[in-house]
Amino acid sequence: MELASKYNPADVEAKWYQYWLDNKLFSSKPDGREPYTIVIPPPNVTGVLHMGHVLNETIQDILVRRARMEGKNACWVPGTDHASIATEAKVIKRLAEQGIKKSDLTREEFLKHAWAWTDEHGGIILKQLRRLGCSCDWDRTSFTMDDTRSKSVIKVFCDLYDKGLIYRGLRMVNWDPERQTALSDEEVIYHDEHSHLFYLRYYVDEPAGSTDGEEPDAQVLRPEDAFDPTVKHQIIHRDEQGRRYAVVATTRPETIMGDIAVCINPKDPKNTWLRGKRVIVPLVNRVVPIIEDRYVEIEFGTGCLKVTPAHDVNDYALGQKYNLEAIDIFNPDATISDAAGIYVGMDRFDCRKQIVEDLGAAALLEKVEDYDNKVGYSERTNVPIEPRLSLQWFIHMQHFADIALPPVMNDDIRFFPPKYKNTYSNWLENIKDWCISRQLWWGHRIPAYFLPRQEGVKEEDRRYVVAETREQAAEKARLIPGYETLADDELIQDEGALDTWFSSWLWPISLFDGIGKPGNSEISYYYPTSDLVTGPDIIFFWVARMIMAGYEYMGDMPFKNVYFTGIVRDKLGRKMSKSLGNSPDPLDLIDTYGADGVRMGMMLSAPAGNDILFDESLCEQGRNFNNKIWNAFRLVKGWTVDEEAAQPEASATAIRWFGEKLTKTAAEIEDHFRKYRISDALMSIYNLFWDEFSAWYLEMVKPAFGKGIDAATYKATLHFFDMLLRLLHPFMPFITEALWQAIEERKPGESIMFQPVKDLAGDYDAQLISDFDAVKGIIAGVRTIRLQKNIAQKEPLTLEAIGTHPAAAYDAVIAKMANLSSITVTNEKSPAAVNFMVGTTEYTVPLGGLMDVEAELKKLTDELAYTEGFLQSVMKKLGNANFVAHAPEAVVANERKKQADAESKIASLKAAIESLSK
RNA sequence: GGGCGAAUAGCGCAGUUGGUUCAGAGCAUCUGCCUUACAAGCAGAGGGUCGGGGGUUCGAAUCCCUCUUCGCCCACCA
Repeated sequence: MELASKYNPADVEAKWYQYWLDNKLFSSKPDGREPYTIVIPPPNVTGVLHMGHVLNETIQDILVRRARMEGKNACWVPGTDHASIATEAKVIKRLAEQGIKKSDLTREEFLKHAWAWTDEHGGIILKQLRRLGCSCDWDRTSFTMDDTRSKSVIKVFCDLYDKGLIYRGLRMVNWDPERQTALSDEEVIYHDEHSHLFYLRYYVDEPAGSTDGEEPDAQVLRPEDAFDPTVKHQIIHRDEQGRRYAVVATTRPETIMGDIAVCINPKDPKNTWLRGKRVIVPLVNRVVPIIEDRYVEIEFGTGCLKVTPAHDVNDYALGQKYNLEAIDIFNPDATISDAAGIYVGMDRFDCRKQIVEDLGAAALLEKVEDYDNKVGYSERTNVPIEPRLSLQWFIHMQHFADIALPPVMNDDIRFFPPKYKNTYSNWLENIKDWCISRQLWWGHRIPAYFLPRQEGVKEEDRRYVVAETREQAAEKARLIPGYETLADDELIQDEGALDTWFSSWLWPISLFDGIGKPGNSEISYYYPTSDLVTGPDIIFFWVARMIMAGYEYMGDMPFKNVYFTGIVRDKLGRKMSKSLGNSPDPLDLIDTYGADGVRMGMMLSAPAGNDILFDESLCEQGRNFNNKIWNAFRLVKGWTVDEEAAQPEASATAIRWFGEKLTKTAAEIEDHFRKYRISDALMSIYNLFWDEFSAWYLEMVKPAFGKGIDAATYKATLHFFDMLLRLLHPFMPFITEALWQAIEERKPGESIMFQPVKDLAGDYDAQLISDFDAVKGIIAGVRTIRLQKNIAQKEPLTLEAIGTHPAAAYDAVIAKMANLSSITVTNEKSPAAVNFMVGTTEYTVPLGGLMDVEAELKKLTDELAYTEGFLQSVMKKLGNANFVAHAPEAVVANERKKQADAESKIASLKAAIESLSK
């Protein structure tokens, strides 16, 4: 292979991904091995890769590749999601550009366009995943609206309906006026908003000058009390003509056309005089009753609440309780409806402006206050949602909460990080029914079929049957008295589609057709899946519901572990978004840094559950690491083997040491993986390769310039390289495959992907490793002296150990690395020598004329002062009788050792100072 | 309003049941090097009262209380 001094990822990545594909190395079939399964969180079918995907898919690929190398039958199933609202919106937008309105099309025509769009854009994101190196079993690629998945959805709907877990009802739902569909509670995002609280005048329907209901003691309204919610006496508003009125505070004056009552709290002293009265809705001039309910907060606004049952969840509840009419003043697109009587056809926000103006002009607006409140927005279209009374399909969720809560709380299913268990339980313990119907065409059409000929029946009372097909529905319908002769096509299918998540929650089952063919060999083998990797933002949308469906349909968990990733932010901590323009295109990054570099950049600072502040310099670091690996390989492959050469002692020692170090680090990495500490695992291997292997090991065994390397050392080095590549492979699949293939001739179809890593970890010689730390200390000591004294590495030095030299066994390595002509143990140290300590052993390097006595003395004196201080603190501890009495023996013994070490160090420092001072 | 989490070096983080070098690694910074694998590099160095205060203990980054500041999730005060 070519040996450019810089690694060029583009060459390598395309070549080896194709190799993996050609040899079907990602494919998985059930066999005798332990399965390891991940189902991809399906991205939107028409979406494109963003940084969040890069993080998420990289983690999954790392886990899958690691499992594969651990000998498991790894299966990563890819697929896409039809994303009904988002996709339908995009299709509508494109149609609009062509001058076509959705309302001009039939359902069939619209779906044709939608499928065309899907075929055109679908799968782009899956292609992009290949650039990233994802080892998905592409033959299994699925789509939430493909045949198998669609049938599963319909079958489950019918089954849940038959079980009584799905119902149809008229409820207050979240309405998206832009897309004109209902949404689930989870699809509403609340934003703080600066708005206004409008105080409106509702005249009492009575003659001017009336006084009934007024208490004798509190007849006079003091102006300063007019809007004080805390006063404990009546507040009576009267205009110049002596007419009394109530004041109602609202943030939504445009809904007064739907007002059907005004509510006060029976315990509110301010408003007792309003009891039993009727008031006139401003501008509308409808006379509505005053009702009383404890729900009203006495201290909010004036304590008077306008009741608009059609447009507020709480008002709806009040309406139900007091049997009030609901006047829906909005059209589905949130313009004012005919029912409002005034402002008909106007947009809701334009109407608000206009009505405030008109109220002011009519002297019906008392005052306006600034007010911060929360407004719900549609997650998909980002327009304010409108609470709206409508007929929808719901799932009874209590049943599902009951089966899904325990396995997470008792860790049958483990969450990483575990703090999300709280979030999970909190939601399940306050579960609300799930609105699953959407007024959309792109999605799974609800398999409910209405009977014809139901004139005079209210919409919510229409009779219907639920069945998987029209034919089956008709059969059911014909059993109903009066419909025995019904033809199939007389049934009218519900126009709505199902919430996208109603298909997603079946994903881990439906991918293996566990709904359609329960107990088939695939579902039996791959289910439950192993790990789920996803963001915490869809813990309710998806994770919780998959757990529910898993237990309902498989009687078992859908996955064993859930790894929650953080949110990818920019380095200023802002969420990445198109509108901010702070989100780099992952493909550009891959072009610049290589897929391996980007993967590593992503993983370098991504501990589970923590948001990651993405910075391109991390990819640069990743690329640099790739380059390091590349160049280490160039070095090793550049050596020529000298069959005659004997193995130098330094090399033999280095090989023994690095073998132990490798074993130890492999064990650490295994532990990190077991705890899903993936960035820690990466950091371990990073240090092992860069510091231990490249900076230490390779320097130790490197032959002298122009010389060959002995065969034994060369073989050992290649072996180490192979093992390192294996450990690196899950993180950086491309470069590791390329280099592994280049280490020696491989058989066709062979790949690093399947090389075992299990045996790498094991017992290791801790003593040897810690001995080597001392060796490194000695070498670093000499290097420091060279740097300080400006002595070139080429110039040999001598080293003296004072008294003892515990690392003597490694002299060959020390001499080579530090370029020493001799290492001796002496009691009489040379004059004019520079001193350093490694542990408790003192070393000196005689420098003769190069010696700067002044500087050396200062260094020694400083160190002596520090050591004496340290000794003092140790003695203080040991002098404490309580410490000696209570602390464990080992701890006390350690303090005594510190004492002895410090004392001996002080002695040798003093001696050194004395000899220098002569 | 309720709940959860966080605060450790310039930055983003690790620190497992309080006690071996526990005050850490990475990046950044500084110094010296184009040494024949790599300047996308090599060798070295500096840098933190572990958010403030109090407590428990022989001993606290670690446990308890409190305050401050941030973040996230949930919730029907219009």
